[in-house]
Amino acid sequence: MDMLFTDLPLPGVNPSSESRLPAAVPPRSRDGGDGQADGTGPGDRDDAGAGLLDGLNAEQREAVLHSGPPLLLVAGAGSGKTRVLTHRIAHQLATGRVRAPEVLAITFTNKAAAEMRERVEALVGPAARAMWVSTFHSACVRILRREHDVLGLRSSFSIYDAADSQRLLTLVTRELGLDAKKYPAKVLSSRISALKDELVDPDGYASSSGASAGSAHEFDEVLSAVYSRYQARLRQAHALDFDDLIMTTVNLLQAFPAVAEHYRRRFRQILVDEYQDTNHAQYVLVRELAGWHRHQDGDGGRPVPPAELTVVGDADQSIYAFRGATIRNILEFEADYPQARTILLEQNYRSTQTILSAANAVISRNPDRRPKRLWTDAGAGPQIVGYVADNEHEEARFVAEEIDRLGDAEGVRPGDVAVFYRTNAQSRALEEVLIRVGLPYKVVGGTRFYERREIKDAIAYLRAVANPDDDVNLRRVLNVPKRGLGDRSEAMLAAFAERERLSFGAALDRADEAPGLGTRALTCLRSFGELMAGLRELAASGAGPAEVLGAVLDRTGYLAELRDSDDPQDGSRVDNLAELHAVATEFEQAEPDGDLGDFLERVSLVADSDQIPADDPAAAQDATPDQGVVTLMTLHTAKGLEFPVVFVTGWEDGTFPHMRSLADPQQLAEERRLAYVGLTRARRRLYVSRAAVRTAWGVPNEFPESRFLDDVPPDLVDWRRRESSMAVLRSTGPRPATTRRPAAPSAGGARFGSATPRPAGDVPSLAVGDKVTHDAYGLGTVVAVEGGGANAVAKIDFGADGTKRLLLRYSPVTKL
DNA sequence: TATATAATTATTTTT
DNA sequence: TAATTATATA
Repeated sequence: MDMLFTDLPLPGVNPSSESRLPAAVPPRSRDGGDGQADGTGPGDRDDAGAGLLDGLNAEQREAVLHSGPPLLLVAGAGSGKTRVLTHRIAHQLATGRVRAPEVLAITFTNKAAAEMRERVEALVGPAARAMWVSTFHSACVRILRREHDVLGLRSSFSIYDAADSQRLLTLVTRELGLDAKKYPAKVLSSRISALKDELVDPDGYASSSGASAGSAHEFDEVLSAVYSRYQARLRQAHALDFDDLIMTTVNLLQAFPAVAEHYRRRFRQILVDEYQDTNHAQYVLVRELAGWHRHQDGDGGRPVPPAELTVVGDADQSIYAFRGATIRNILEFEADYPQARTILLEQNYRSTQTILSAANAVISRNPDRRPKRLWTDAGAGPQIVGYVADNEHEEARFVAEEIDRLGDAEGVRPGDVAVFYRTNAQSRALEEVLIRVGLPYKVVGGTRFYERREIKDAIAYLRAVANPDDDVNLRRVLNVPKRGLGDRSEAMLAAFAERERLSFGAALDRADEAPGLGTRALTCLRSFGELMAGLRELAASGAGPAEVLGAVLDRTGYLAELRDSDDPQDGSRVDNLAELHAVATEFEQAEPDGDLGDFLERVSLVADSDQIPADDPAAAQDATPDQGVVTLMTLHTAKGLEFPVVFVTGWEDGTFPHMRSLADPQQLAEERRLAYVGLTRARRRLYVSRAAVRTAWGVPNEFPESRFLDDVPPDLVDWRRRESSMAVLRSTGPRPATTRRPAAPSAGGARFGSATPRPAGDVPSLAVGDKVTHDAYGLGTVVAVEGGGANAVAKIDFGADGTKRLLLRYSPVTKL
């Protein structure tokens, strides 16, 4: 988690892309390239972009050359989609059909955006920096910050993540006197999110839900009231939640024709990646920006001709329907845009035929699917390897041993390997084994950096500094660290704010007028108010984000409290805050003009996938080649990536497909697409494994084989182990079902292959607070000890490497 | 108001 | 199991 921003698109110098330039630029650019350097040259020679077609197949070429009506690119996994997109942009720039500032390319992740920008830049030079390449959300933030005054928003508006908005919803339900059990913030939040995805505002919902009747009626009524109030509170706090970013931008474009026209004039070439994952709001946003329907309707006035629109997607890789994405957008693209052209990319350049055949077999079982078959001329390649383990620890051991073996036998580097699973909780067993075996790894996602308490606290301070009306964040830090302002004081001030129609922050400044507050509380409130005012002054004086953050941590006493604490966890909190500070410093250097608001914007929009370790090709040529690390992530995060060696684990009915999807055919179809996504990530070697018994919530459960695995043609799979010990026992002789007996630890120990257990007497006896060293992690502090003797497990905090639970018998841990 | 202890509840997937 | 949250008590 060291370099959070290295993959983000930073305008300005980008040394790594420069260094790759010579190799990546095709020979043609010697004469044609200079003309486009500023992106304004006419460059209308027919051959200007000819080199950009080299090495493309017929369909890819067609897609690059297409011009005019909207283009739907149905791009199967590994079909060179990014290549086509980047070459298409480059070709249009090279032939002068469009200038760089007129390009808007929308991707799903910051990482994908950075990659696209870099690749276009490698093709056409620095002019590419003038393009807008970003995610839906950051594009919207950019527009909203530019147009904030038309909306009555302050430019430093806050962006609320899911946790923030649930916090606000809790406040709202409390204010409305609702039963929090009956109306959990989580449920309300997801319902409201779904409404916003459909562009239904509170008034719209009030009028439509009023008509409904029956048992759901009461809930709808409540939801409607909550939604209205929630939205009012957001507005008052100058805050937008994630879904608002899209919805508000759509509203902006629809309500202010002049603004819409400005962006329509600006963006002449719009490209949307991962179109199958767009929801209705995003669909409308694209339509508004491109201006196609306006054009057809005959808007009157002087209509801006519609922009060129290119959307790329693969219905088989739609895995975000649960979040409001509708395949409809891609399936009916042609209906929505009758002039549209569709091009299919079916040739795969990533995987072996064996891998593709397996993936095709699994996905072809989905109903209502447009037939599509990936093929390759890369040859069959090695068989898929299958493994049935007795439990998740055994499964993990198999994975680790196999990675180790591949390294010895074929020189596979850890960085070439990825392990996928359905849910984040599954990473645990894998991590334990990887630590023990000493393989370097990185878990992408899970408990995220920006969701850690100390980070959220620090950011909450910054947000409250940047936006004095941000109630949620101000109230979050009101008594953090403890300064004698409890629930009562908060409630009193909140009531006062409510009565005076003030934000909480404004009420704080007038705390003296608030009734019901004791002198003690009043003193504390005053000094808190002064603290915030001082911080705001600092920010206004032109101090950068890092300096403001430093002041926050200092002046609030937050850091001091953590340092004085005897809870060893607080030590790593200090480290995390130091890292946040480093991130802010890095930001200041990369963007000297960026203010606190810019920093917060950046920080609010980072995603898991932005933290995938970059495989640096430059490092591979060094004398000491970088071995990279094994990447662990969920199947969802894996989308869009590829690895030479892929392990897809947990093929059990109940794990994958997930328990909650088994009953619903639609959800099951989505799980199947997820399987398809997972399988098609592999370039050369693919492993599938399952555990007969998996422990969830501390309860071991037996799971049957995944139905998806059943669809893979048997001849493609080399089963290293076909049945669990349990199944063998059962088939040899019927006996009283002693199911769910977790494997005895002693038996498990013997099977843990390469790692040699220490004799019982050698297990170090540790106590909380002891300092230890670990062969792989270095220095650590014991946080907790469970069990004793041979089975003692210690929880050890290794600072930057995180806190690990280690079975001492197997861990290279030495007491200091 | 702050802390310790008990109780509960959660594991899909995320921009 | 473990992590968060409610409740009682100082």
